[in-house]
Amino acid sequence: MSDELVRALDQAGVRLTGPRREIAALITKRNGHFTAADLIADANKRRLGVGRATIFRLLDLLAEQGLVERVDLPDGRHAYVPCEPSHHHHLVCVSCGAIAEVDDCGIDAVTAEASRRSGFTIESHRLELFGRCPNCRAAN
Amino acid sequence: MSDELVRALDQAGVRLTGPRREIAALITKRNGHFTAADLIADANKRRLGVGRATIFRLLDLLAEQGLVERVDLPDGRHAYVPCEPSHHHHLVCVSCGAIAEVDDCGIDAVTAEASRRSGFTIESHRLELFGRCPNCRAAN
DNA sequence: GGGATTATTGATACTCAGTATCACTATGTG
DNA sequence: CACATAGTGATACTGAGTATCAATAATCCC
Repeated sequence: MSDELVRALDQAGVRLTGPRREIAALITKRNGHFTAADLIADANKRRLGVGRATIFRLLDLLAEQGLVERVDLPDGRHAYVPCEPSHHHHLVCVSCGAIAEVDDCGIDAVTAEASRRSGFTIESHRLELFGRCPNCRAAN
Repeated sequence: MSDELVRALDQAGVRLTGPRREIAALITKRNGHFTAADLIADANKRRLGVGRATIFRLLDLLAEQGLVERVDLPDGRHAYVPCEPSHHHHLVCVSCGAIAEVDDCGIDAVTAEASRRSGFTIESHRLELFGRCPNCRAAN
């Protein structure tokens, strides 16, 4: 179960090293978003001997493959979320950090309209939604 | 003409100091987005004696007032764009850095749909559009 | 205007995320 | 199984942003 990520790395034609497996396991163990610092702390806590640089390198690699995405939290910090590689957007729970993925529910109409009004050609967009997940809402 | 920003600061009940006026002038002189580093470089070039910290402080202040907004460029860097304080989104030209503001052209429908599908309550969102402005498009 | 109060400033030092370097190690291909 | 080379960890570095604090300047009140 853990290693969808490992499988994907394998397919990407990179070496399946020990550190990569360990970090991938840490990522799958977290659910929701996390920061690079979180992973580094996890790794230290378990005394895996992996270096900071390796963690950043793996995050880059996963981001290239679209397996992880960077989001910018409302407070300005960067976080990463594991996700499916198709184009989509994230809904982040501001209370517990849970993530939901939503695909384009009509945003193309919005970009088309913006393009019409401004005269810009739109090449890409980024949409991040922040709110509360059902659990946190229930817990008041 | 320069000082819409200064007027707004005045209204916000903060002191209208020399450094603030100077930095505000630098901001209005640039059009489109800029980074904190850009402003710092501008200030040094003109030998205004303003310190780095003051520039960051003013950017914070302007951001609180909604007169400037932070955007995250596709390459991961942070930039600021001067803007109207109403809620809206930015269209950034990836070629020359020009900015257009667009108000909510139907995005509420998108957030409502995302909310319905995911069960999340949506509190805020961030939409950034990247593309090419008419000038850059014309210039090939 | 003139002085007291207090917000603001600039220098400096610091933190923290992320990157570069480089000698060493481990993977997987032949 | 050996070897070429991708990957690694330690370390040092960069660059954005923040904390601190004594010195300064904007406003308020007269």
